[in-house]
Amino acid sequence: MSEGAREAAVETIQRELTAFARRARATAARLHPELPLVSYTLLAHIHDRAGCSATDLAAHYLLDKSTVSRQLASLEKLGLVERRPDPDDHRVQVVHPTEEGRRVLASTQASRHAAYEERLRDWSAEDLARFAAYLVRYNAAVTPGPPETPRR
Amino acid sequence: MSEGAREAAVETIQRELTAFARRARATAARLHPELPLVSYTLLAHIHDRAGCSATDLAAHYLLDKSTVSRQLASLEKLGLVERRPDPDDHRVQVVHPTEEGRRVLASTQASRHAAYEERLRDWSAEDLARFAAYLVRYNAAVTPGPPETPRR
DNA sequence: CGGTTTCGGTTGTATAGTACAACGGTTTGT
DNA sequence: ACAAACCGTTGTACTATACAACCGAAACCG
Repeated sequence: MSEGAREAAVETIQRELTAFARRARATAARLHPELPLVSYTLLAHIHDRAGCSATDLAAHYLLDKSTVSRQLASLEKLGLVERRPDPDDHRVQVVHPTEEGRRVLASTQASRHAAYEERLRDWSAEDLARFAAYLVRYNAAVTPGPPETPRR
Repeated sequence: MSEGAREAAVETIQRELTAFARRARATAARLHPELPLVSYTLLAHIHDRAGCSATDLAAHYLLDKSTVSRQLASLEKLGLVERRPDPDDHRVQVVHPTEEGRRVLASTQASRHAAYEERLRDWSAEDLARFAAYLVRYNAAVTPGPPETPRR
């Protein structure tokens, strides 16, 4: 394979990933109008980590703490998360999903999953596995790294 | 390969693409603070297609035409694109980059390309080609379809 | 033709998401 | 005990976005 081909592949990856990112918001809005993409991702992260601080979220998604603060206020208002002061450190608000939050998250994830299944219907299991592996490998190179709350 | 493996691959694809989309804005802001992601993608598409209409852009990026209209007004104000009425159809504004627009786009693309090269440095040419092909295939299933300006 | 419909685009209005800066309360380190 | 670092909120401003109402041009149809 020529050097030019390598260049071309990088160009294509850049173009396609950018196009995807650009459309993600609109796609998410169609998939689940009731839970915007941002709220969805934050809620999903909170759920995955079974309780975390606002600062964790800000670091993970490269957001300002004020943004996270407002997003959490909004999620709380919707009754999807609870914030409770950490008994060990009164500065920290430990956030975790409510029952309703878990329910909404599950339903949203189901509709997203169905949409992905639909789009990937014609793919062979082998192609899916390879594509997934490539994405994991790609994101691993970009993601801030492992620390992510040194769990005191 | 089991059915469960297929499921797992779809889950992974969904999770990784979502994470990517969620960080794309911040990443783009770091890569080229001077040209926001949205402007960048619109300008790149205008350049690739060597002149296109606002409606083309709206369809390609799933944006409302009003959004595109304002984005183009902003790009025009920055002197990066020109809009000229199509002589064959007075409703259409044909948009294309100015000399300055091409220059800025080239510089932005260079910095983005360098960042991508860096991240993909360890990949073999074969893996890059396969990953690129998967992304193209994936996006093709989502994109509104081939017409994309049926060129009258 | 002539009227209606469709189409491309702009503008008014409203909302979400975001950043930055200033601040208040809490903990930590010296 | 005082200063520094830290967590989070709030004030402010801006960008991106959608939806709806509209204008003018073209296409369609009877």
